[in-house]
Amino acid sequence: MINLINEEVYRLNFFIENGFIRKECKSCKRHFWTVDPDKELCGDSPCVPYNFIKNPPTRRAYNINEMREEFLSFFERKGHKRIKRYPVIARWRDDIFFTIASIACFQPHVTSGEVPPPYNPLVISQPCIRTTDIGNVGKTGGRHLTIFEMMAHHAFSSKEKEVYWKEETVAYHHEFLTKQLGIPDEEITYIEHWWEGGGDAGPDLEGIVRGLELSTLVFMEYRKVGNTYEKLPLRIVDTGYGLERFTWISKGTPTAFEAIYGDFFDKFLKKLNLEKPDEKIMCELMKFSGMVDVADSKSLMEYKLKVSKSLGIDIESLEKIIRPMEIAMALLDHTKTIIFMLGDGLVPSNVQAGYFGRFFIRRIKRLLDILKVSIPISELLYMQILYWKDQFPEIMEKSDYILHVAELEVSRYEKAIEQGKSLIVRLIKNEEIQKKASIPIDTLLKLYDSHGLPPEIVKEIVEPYGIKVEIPEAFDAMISALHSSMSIRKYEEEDILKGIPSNLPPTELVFYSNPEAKSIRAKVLYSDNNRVVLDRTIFYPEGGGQLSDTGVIIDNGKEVKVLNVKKSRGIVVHFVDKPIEIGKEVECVIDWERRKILSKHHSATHILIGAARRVLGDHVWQHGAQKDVNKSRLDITHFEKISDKQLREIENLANKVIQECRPIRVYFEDRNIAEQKFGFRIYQGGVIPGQKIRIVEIDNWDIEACGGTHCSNTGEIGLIKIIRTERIQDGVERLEFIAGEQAIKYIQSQEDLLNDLSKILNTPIEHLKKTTINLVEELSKLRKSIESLREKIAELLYLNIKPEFINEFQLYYGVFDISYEELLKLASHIVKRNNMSIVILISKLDGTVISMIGSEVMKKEISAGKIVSNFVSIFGGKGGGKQDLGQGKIPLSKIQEIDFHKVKDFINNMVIK
RNA sequence: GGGCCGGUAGUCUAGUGGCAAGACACCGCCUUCGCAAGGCGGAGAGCCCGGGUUCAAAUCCCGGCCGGUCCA
Repeated sequence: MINLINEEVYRLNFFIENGFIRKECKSCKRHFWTVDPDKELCGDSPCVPYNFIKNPPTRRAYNINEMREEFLSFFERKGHKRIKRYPVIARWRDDIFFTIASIACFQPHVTSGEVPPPYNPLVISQPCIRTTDIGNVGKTGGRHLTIFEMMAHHAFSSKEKEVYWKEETVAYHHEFLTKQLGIPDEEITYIEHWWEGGGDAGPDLEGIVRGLELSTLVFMEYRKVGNTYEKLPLRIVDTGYGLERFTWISKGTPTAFEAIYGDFFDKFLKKLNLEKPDEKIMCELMKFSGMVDVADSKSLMEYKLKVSKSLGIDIESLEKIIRPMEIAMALLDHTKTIIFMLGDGLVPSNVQAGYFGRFFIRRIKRLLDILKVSIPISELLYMQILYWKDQFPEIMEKSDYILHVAELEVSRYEKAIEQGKSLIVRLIKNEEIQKKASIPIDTLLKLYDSHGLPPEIVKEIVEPYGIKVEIPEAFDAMISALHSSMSIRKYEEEDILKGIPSNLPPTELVFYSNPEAKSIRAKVLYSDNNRVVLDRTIFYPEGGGQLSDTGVIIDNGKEVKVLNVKKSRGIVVHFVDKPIEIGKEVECVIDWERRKILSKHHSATHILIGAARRVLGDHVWQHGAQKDVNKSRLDITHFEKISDKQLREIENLANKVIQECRPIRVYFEDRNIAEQKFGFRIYQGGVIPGQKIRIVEIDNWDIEACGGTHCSNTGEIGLIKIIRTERIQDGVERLEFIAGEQAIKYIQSQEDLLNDLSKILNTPIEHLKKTTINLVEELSKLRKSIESLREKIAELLYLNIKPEFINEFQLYYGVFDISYEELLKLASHIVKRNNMSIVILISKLDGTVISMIGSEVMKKEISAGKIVSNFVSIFGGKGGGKQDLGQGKIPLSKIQEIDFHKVKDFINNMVIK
């Protein structure tokens, strides 16, 4: 392993022939190549300060559009094919949410060698999103960005085809910087470096000019396996040229943002009501900013001291100047990130990629609040959209969606904060908090974790109440500690091939070549107690959200049931109820009815996605799906609850497509061609590996890469009925639906329900609604009149019941044929009117016992609860209560036995005690 | 995918097993030249739904629905 990383891999003929020498940096000890024999430092920050501010090394200044074009056309002239950018949301990857580098577009299928690249070599300028540096954006004047364009030329070489490798790559790079941009030879250093990412690895060279790392030239040729490296089948030239940095260095502006945005920068500041600080200050600040390690507060302090000294301004005043600028730059960055995220169809959510959408929007809102400007977020976003519209017209097309969803998110955020405020105000009434005049840390943690209230906001809210909040340094770490103890249920896919010989050939998939086959003869290659592998099969294995076929395998008249079918590494495994002899030729028959229903549900799913996209918008993507026999479900991304009206529209549209009997075509297509022709839209159900992908195309409606079984015409589906919707998480709506005969059955069962109701209510179906309304209204009226009758009964009974005197108290007692509720009314009536009363009442209807005592009695340590518990224990009942009220129950059979003399006696005892 | 919080008059909330409470809004009356405000009185929810435990459930347990929020 160690011999992979040695200086020889960097010793290029290009360097030798062009007079470069290898040196070691005095500061960082890294090795670098330069043509300047006197150079002692590598030229990168933090070893040297930025040297290009007000001093650009290029022949002329470029704006961002010009720089991109300069790069792309340069490499076009060098035989590269220019390709369109990929989306910033990496839907073709299951390991990352966003496109983090240009090479991410080609991982994993191209880099693994499975699929050829669309062109070779190619050149691209790929917008990338990296969220890790979000906290540093603005503070470094543009060295950190959450969205940036990675310009890149890629070449993929294999044993069969050599494109180009290290020599040519560095030569191209050098020519672009020197001849094309006019950067002097001696200004460029190449630092030796080893790159690893996503399991791949290789040596790389970093191109540095005047303190700024402009580019990285990676030579991907290894795959990391455990502790060692294996050769990849391809050697891949993976370059990254930072478009924003090239633009910045060509303009030599104090910050990268001024270079990226030009006049728009000032416009944006004006919008935020900010003044641009004196250029001298900005220049001085930025010059050293490259040397700051943002994560290190000591380094940050030293930096500020240095700047403050050289400018003769105290740190506090400096802060006041820098801070708003930092925020403005962060806003520039974040708003651009958001228009790209949403523009590429992201739906904000509380989970997954959508969470970052929400997070960025909330952060923008927070930053605006800190600046105390109350302009709507949509205005800033729209300014950004307009700024980028010529270079990215596709974002402009989505502007309605972007602005609408962003505002919706802000209003959700404001609502959450508003509710949080009232929660906090209630919370601080707590004695403990009042006493200490501070909020304990575990409460702070809970407020954030459960209610999304950042401690800074809590602080803001409670300080006017004189309550202190101390935010611990390690707050974020404490939050993650809260979640680390979580049991992470890692579900490991069981190996269905365990114990099966590994030399079996892949199963021939006859359900693709002959989708209409209901039965087939096949040879048994393997069988054990519950598994069978055949040389070919018509059983569709579970996959793409579609359940497997079931059926029978017939061996000499003996039927073996196929219960489930799965596929792994090309082998289809049939799960059966008994074994079959290996080597036999058998007859396979699938449950055709089941296959047909599953196919209908699968085709119906594609129709519904098409309908949902047309009704709700282009941001609708399949988030998951499952096709079962009785019902199916489709999860789609959408930012709000689907209204009843929209649901009907989707259903109507879907059924219209069915009635139009559109053909459904299934064919295999070259991946690159399919992606180019149809876009990434085809990956609704996730990405399918392989150079050739199976395309399911519903004529003029929907095109997806899909491995499932389908109808050949939409008309076969007959009917789609959406039976319910459910919000399974923020931003994802689930549609449950049924198709074909199942849908008819469902409608019929609904009709049965109506018929039953009609019979129960003894009214025709068309009157059901009115009848029900009447019933409910009458019920409520009756409840009210019962209530007032109960009052009256209580009043009447009160007038007729005669108390007996026990000392100074008056005992009211008796058995009544009224219910619990009425007894309660009566008792409370008595004690309200007579504060010396002791009441004990029994219901003949259910044996309820109720006791209450008057307010004067309560002063005497007499408890109604105790009266009841004593009383019911005599009769084998149960009960109890508090001082003012006791309730209980005794068996009905014991009611005759009640001897009120005894009752009087024990109450007497209680009173005397 | 997992964790946490919540669901009580139109609205906001109180209620940790024992008579469902208060504020705002609403209606009527009083006070006032009128307004703002105040006083008195009234109407309005059976406690998200379904099970269970209990003599007794808004309250405890289980399941569902809805909303919020955090983490990966």
